[in-house]
Parts: sequence; C-alpha cells; structure tokens
Amino acid sequence: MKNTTDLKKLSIILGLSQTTVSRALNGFPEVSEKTRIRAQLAAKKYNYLPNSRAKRLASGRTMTIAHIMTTSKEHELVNPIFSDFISGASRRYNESNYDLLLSTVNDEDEHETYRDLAARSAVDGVVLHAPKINDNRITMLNELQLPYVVHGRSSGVKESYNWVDVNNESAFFRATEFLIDLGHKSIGLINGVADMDFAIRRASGYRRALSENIINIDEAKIFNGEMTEPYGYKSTFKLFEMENPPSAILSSSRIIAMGIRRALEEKNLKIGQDISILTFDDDLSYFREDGEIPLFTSTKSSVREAGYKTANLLIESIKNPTQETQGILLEAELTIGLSTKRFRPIS
Amino acid sequence: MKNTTDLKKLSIILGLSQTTVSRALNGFPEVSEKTRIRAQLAAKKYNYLPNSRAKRLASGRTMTIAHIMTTSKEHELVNPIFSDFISGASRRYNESNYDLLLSTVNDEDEHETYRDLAARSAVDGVVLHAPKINDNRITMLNELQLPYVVHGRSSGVKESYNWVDVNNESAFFRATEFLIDLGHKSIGLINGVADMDFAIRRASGYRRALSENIINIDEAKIFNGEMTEPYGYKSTFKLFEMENPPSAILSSSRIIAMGIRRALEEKNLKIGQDISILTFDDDLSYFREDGEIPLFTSTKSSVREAGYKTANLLIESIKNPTQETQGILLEAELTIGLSTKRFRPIS
DNA sequence: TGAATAATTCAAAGCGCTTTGAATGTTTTA
DNA sequence: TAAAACATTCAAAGCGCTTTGAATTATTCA
Repeated sequence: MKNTTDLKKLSIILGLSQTTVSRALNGFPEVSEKTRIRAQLAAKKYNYLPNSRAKRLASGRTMTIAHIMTTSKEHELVNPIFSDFISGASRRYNESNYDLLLSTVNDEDEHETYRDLAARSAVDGVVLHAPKINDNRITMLNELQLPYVVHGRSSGVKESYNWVDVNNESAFFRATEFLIDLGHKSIGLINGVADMDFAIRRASGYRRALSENIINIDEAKIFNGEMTEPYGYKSTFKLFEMENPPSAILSSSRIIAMGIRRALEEKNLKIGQDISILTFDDDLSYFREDGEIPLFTSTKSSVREAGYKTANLLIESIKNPTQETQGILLEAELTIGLSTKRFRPIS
Repeated sequence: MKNTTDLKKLSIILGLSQTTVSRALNGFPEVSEKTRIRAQLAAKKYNYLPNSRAKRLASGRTMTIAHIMTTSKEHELVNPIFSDFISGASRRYNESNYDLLLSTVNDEDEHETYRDLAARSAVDGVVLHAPKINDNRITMLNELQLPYVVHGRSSGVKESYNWVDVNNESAFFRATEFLIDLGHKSIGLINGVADMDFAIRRASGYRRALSENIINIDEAKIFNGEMTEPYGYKSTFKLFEMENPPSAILSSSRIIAMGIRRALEEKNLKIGQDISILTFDDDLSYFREDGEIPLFTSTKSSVREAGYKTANLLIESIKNPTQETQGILLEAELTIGLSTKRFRPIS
C-alpha cells in the first residue's frame, strides 16, 4: 500500500473531526484561526492532499476541462498550433487548479466524444477547436448543457455562444491592402481547408481588399488545403505554372510559408526581391526570432495568448453559468519584415 | 438539473438490483445472458454511462495517464514534437478507455507536480518527457511508486525503469558515416540542448563515426541549443564565419533544418550542390511529403509511433505492476533525399 | 423426490471526501 | 448571573459507483 495520508488519519492525528479539518483546509470562515493553522501545518507535515477522486465525487465537480484534438483519418495530421494553444490555456488552468483532459479523436467520432464526456460527467467544460462553417457541434454542446468556449467562430450558426477569435477578416484585409499599396495587383492566396471558418473569413478579407481597390479576383490564384509544408510548396509551383503568375503571395500559416520559400528557392526567385510574401503568423514558439528584422512580413497573433483567454472565459462561464455569452476578438499585428517589397516586374 | 440517467434509476427501470446491472454492463460472468442483453439495451436506450467520478472513487483507479509538458520559463518554448507524440499515445489510450491528463509546468515546478499527482492520487501513471542526463525525476518517480515510462533514456541513472527511445547514437553514427562516405571531412553538428540525453547520444554517435574514420573532431563545429528555426539559422551563419566552414551539416530536427536552409539561401549556397544537409526527422505530420523524393536526407523515426508504444508499455506495466521493467529501442531509417551529394570543394 | 450443486440475484458496506443539521463551548447582554 | 447570541466543533448522511458475502432460484445427481 502506498504511504498516503487521508483525511481520516489526519483528523485523528489532530484530535479533530474530519469536518473541521476539511473546512480548515478549504478556507471556511467558521474555523478558528488557531485550528486552521494547526491543520495546515499537519497537512504539510504529513504530505496530505485530498484524494481527487473522492473530492470530485463529493463536490460534484471534476475541476477538469476537455480539449478535443481532431486528426483527419487519412492524413493523421495534427494541427501544429495545438501545442502552443494548449500551453497558453494550461497557464490559466494552473492558476485555478483545473486539470486539462486531452482527447484525440477522428473527425467522425467527435460528436460521440462530447456526448460521452457529458454522460459520464467527466469534465466541467470543453474547448471547441477548429470550427467549420455551420458547425453543428455548437448546437450539440448547447443541448448537452456542457459549458464551452469556441476557439474561433462559426459563420452561419445563429445560436449565441462563447468564443475567442482572431479578427481574420480584418487581418487579411489589411495584409492585402498592404500589398496593394506596394503596387501588387496579382496576389495569390494559399489558405486553409475551404470549410474552416477561419479560412472563409481570411478569404473574405482578401476579396474585400481586392474589390475595394477595383482589382479583379482570379479564383485560380486561391488555394485551399491542409496547411502543411508540402502544400505550400506545391501550391506555389502551381501559381508559377500559370500564364500570369502573381507578384505576391498571401499565406495562412508559417508552415505554408516554409513551403513557399522552398519552392521559390528552387525557382531561383528571391523573396522580397522577385516576389513578396506575407503570411499569417500564430507566433509559435519555435519560429520566434527576437531582436531582428523578421524574414516574413506577417499579420501576427499569438495563439498561446488565445489559449489563455479561451481558458479564462471558460472558467468564468463555469463559475457563473447564467452570465451572457461573450465573444473576444483579438486583433492581429501587421509586422513588416524582409519578405515584402514594392512591386517590380520580373525582368 | 441535467437529464442524466444513473445506475439507480436504471436498475429500478429494469427491476434489478444495482449490483446486477453494474455486473451486467461490466461483463461479469455470473450474469445470465438474457439479463445482460436487457441491461445493455436499457443502458443504450436511456443513454446511461457510469459517472466517471463515482466509478473512479469506487474502483480505486482513475483510468488517467498524465503527460507533463515543460516550458522553459524564459523562452516559453513548447516542444513541437509534443503534439504528434501525444496524438500517437492518445490512439493507444482510446483503445483502453484511458483519459489523458496534460499538465504544463515550468521546469522548476515539475517535481512538485509529480508529487502532487501522486498525493492526490489523480492518475494511474505518468509519461516522463525529455529526460536529461542523470535525471533525478526518475528517482523521484520510483519513490512515489507511480507507474511511469520515460520517453527517452537518462544516461547515468542506475536504477531500472521503463523506457521507449530512438537509437540516437546509431542514427547519428550512420548519418555521419554516410556523409563521410560521400567524401565529407568537415561536418558541423547543430544539436539540441547540451544536457538533454538525446543530444548527448547523438553527439556521441557523431563523434564515434569521426573517430573511427580518423577524422579530427572540431569542437567549434558542434552547437547546442534549443531547437528553433532561428537557432538553426544563426548556427549556420556561425559555421560559415569560420575559416574552414564545413561541407556538410548534421541537424537534430526538421525545424533546425528550416533555419539552416534559410541561412544558406541568404548565403547563396545551394543545398545538395554546395553543401550537404542531413537532419534527424521526427516525421511530424505537417512536414510529411508523400510520394516524392524528399528534400532532406534524414534519419527518420516517427515520434507518433513512439507515443503509441510508450502508452502501450505504460498500460502494460499498470496492468501488471510486478513485471520487469523494459526498454524499447526504435531504429531510425536513413532516407536519402536531395540534400546530400558527394563532396566537391566550393569553387 | 430430496439433497447437493450450480447459476443468478441481491442488500449492504465501502471508496474518501463535502456538507447538512445538530451539539457544544464561549462571549455578550440585560 | 441567567438568557441570548455567537463561535466553534462534530456526527452522520450523501456523492454514484464497485464489490463482498449472503440469499434466492434453477439444475443436477443419487
């Protein structure tokens, strides 16, 4: 048997009832200060922490939040922003002693996973990741009465819900305008999967900027796909197989931008010189370069920060279940790097 | 109140005792087949799943495994392989209905986190990540009597423990020999942080290959640091500031290799032509390119696979606590890409 | 057919906490 | 100084399951 102290032992040691010891340690006011200190000292001395299984059953709360990470079955692709997001969220959970339950499922099993968590009452809340347009998981979560926050939004969903999102439309609008101001008229867009809400909003910002500047939208220059390095690479090649290749490319992620760079290198095109690149940047920790002029001009928003704020909103809404749903919109920063220059026709 | 069915309700509906219903659903043999089917049907019909809080308390097991992700305080760096590893481990947990508890802590708080998990008896087991040389977390986990598996090994630790690791020494030995066979005699090594066990083993394989081929080891060409893209970039620049820059570079990760590529591009050096690059590759999903000749020659080992096997070993050792500890050594594949060519002096 | 055996089912205890409602001890008030 | 008011502590119930040990029912054997 393991050498653990339980409440019973501790209360015997102290010559107090379990009730009093429990209250002393949980900060209830009706315990005398003398007793409280005595209890706290003994708890430390005997390395007592309440058994979380028992605590959860007795208190009716699990102090656990679930994050559900989906991997598409074919690609087994893991979203690379996930670990940074989680790391931000964790920071918030640690502050309030929540545990984080991470569940990885195939797309098609995701609904069942939510149902399952609710039926087992295994968690106090859920973070919904990577919402699509008209995402019916939101309706489901409303039915399940499980508190949740969406990381992102879902166009087309009429119900209200808690969300934290980057202003994707505005980020890509500004990015596109920035390129237009530099004289670019032919701008490619290498975006995420078509039914992802963020991808739709980004495309929409891009389109709006072109329209407002009376530039024709060439649908062939818009790519949708899973945001891998090879995808960026291949899409760039396709762009340059066209009769009139773009003079600038917008990318939806740093990983894509890596692929773009590899393709351009092979094509002997200099980034910034021959072609401008502007990428969205989630500010992932292992790409972060400090103190220097960054290679890529980008619209940047820390996904770790988003994780923290998402966790915070969820904890708030668990604490206060009746409160109005709210949305938090983060603005991306336009950061000028070396990858964008005034348009010059390739000689 | 939420519309959940509990065991009591279900047993009343069925006109059976809670005991019988519980046993029927948990597959005990002393329940008649007729009763079992009736119970299963009713459970489905009324959407019954046992409350996990209660189940855990009653059964004494949490059916939860903890993974502790550390972020260095200064850099707030998240290990990019983490999400792929987790995704592999999750697949195994799903098979046996384990939950995955993810905890993110600063390096210095990690010990306390383990103690905490043990004292609260919050998990049935732990996966230890990123072991260093002489890692004292192993001793601690042995004391805590908490089942665990190390992802990696720890040189210098004499106690026995369960581990799953890539054969880093052999991978880098082969990689180095491969470059030597191509005629390279000056080979740089851009490695991980110096006290990480994997980095030590990799450096050791590299050294052995040079020694065996009677090539002088130039310590100035060995770099240790956190494996980010900018680190790869900067280290490459340093290599080329030397009087006698290397003709080949070994890299410890794909992310580093990205940085190397960026530096070489700026230097107008062609990968494969002017300089050979060989990188370790964790086969992260978002770098995976299928069907083509890969850019990078690499020693490759899927970290997702390692995650699956680690989880499997942990589950086995929880099931059978008395069993001998075991180590699982994965061999990396040497995959030839475009980034390595026979040595030619730069003209 | 009645005892012995096997197959099912059940009532109740227990997991280790929190929380309710009652009891005791202490101080204040008149 | 007794009653009222307040402060502190306690015994016991309850959270929703699993599991023990006993009870009931069905089957087999002589």
